[in-house]
Amino acid sequence: MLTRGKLAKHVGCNIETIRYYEKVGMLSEPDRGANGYRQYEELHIKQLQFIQRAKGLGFSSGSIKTLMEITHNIEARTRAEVKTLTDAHILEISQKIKDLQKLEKTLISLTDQCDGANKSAKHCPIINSMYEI
Amino acid sequence: MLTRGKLAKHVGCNIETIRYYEKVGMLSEPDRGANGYRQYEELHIKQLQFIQRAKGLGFSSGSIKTLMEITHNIEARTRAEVKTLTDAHILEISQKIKDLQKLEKTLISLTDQCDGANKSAKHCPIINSMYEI
DNA sequence: ATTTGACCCTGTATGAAGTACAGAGTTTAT
DNA sequence: ATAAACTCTGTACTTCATACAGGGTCAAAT
Repeated sequence: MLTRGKLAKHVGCNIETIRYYEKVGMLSEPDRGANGYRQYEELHIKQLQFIQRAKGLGFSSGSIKTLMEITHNIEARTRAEVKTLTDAHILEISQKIKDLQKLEKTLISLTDQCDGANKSAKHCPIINSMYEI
Repeated sequence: MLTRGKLAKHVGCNIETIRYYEKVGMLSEPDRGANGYRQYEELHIKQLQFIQRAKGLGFSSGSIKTLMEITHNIEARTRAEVKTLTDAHILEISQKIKDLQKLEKTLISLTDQCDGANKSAKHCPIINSMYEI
């Protein structure tokens, strides 16, 4: 049983963020003690860690909510639903990977052209490439 | 000479976004006509396209402002500065790619093990593996 | 046992990065 | 001439958090 502050410290997020995630339905509501304090369990730690990971990967709150449903609320879902949702997300993820790889390739080729020497940036290929349509 | 609406249409952004970019100093202030209307020129088209392209490459607004400043005050900056900024971004992107690939792999293993039959997912054996993402 | 400090509760305000809208003036088209 | 379409400004709303204010609670030191 963790309080909100303990949970925040444990996963390394802001204490208010937890309340926010609860408000928008990304984190399931914990039980409350007689004093009204939230009582967090293992489940909430895992949910929060998952959210943090997905956030870091640039997923929207909507997507995270769906992913949360797949991973956490799986009891309430049929296998067909799970498979459909997951397949859609795999597509989304593989597209993101492709986009990022393209981006990475572009940036690497740009820095390769740029020797980083201590000269004026007037003719820097990075800036020039961005000015080009 | 373009009005705000024409510029927005030309570069494919929201008309209000242009005013916003001007407000935060990302887009330089255009001249005004006798009626007070903004009069945009080639420069502003290029600046907007620069912003869009940099955003598309995943640069934050802060980084874009820096890059914009570099181009405005070009003699004071060096290629090394631009290269440093870009290199940091490449690192971030390659980490994102790695994270996404790991997530994709996990999700694929999830669907591979799921027969998609119209049964409850309650006892789906891979719930725990999802938490290891 | 009391007090002090750290913690929790709620609601509300703030920040970034836009987007939308209201009310007023201007240009364009029919 | 008049309506539609556009522009101007300021302000409000959105999302994803983060911060703060005013009040209640817990736990440890005195």
